[in-house]
Amino acid sequence: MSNLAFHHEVESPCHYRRALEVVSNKWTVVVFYELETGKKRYSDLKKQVVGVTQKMLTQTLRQLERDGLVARFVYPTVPPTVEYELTPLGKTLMEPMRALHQWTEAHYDDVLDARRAFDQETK
Amino acid sequence: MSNLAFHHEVESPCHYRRALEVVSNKWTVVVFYELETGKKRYSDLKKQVVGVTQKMLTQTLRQLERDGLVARFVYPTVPPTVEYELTPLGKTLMEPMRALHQWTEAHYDDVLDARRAFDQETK
DNA sequence: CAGGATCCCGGTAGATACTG
DNA sequence: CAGTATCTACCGGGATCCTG
Repeated sequence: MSNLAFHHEVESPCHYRRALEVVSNKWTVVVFYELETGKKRYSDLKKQVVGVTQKMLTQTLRQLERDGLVARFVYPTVPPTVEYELTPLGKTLMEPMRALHQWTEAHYDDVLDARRAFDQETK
Repeated sequence: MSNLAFHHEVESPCHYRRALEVVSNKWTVVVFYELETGKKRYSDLKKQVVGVTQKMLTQTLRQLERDGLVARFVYPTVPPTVEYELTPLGKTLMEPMRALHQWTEAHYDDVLDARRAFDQETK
């Protein structure tokens, strides 16, 4: 179980970071958005989330499950079928996530411009 | 300058993660919220942001500056005085950040409960 | 099919010491 | 005061191999 010892295992002293601790791992957001459209199988997630390894996908899903944001359904078939779905709690996170996403759509180019300008100056 | 090679140096293939790349470093959010109340000196930030080292504070501020979210003001005094302030672009990020923060206030206990329950089951 | 178990690398964060 | 420089430890993340 020591694989669950992610970097946010310990509760943050500053509550401003708590939401980010829930969400800020590399694959969490992508998986999260993938589940927004409904219940999905492990293999489908693996296909949709380009570049993710089995290890990281599993680890990410476990963490989301542990945090109560995602529910895991195992069906006793052969071969096994496992599906994942956002919980009601998980769905409440969609709104703030969308707010962040909209900010990105609106301002990410500004960030990129700022980076270029900064790198130009300090070169 | 190779210290600026943070993990989000390379543009993410998935735009859902971009906003988080801007914000999801360990100290970024804390510093950001600290600057919400106005322009502050380096030493004051150092005091307010409990646990941060000079290295990480400087690194975080540089990154925020590079992304155009924070402005840096150097005054030619002895000893030197440096102040940091949110830019207009930086201020536009406050709204989505606040949304995340409110989610935390409302639901973080649920997350903690879910974790306890999960750890209980899988023990 | 859906993972578990290992091995390994690179980078981030921390500690410490030094400086204009 | 506001950093820079260096060294080190740790761990996230990838690759690979194995399994009920």
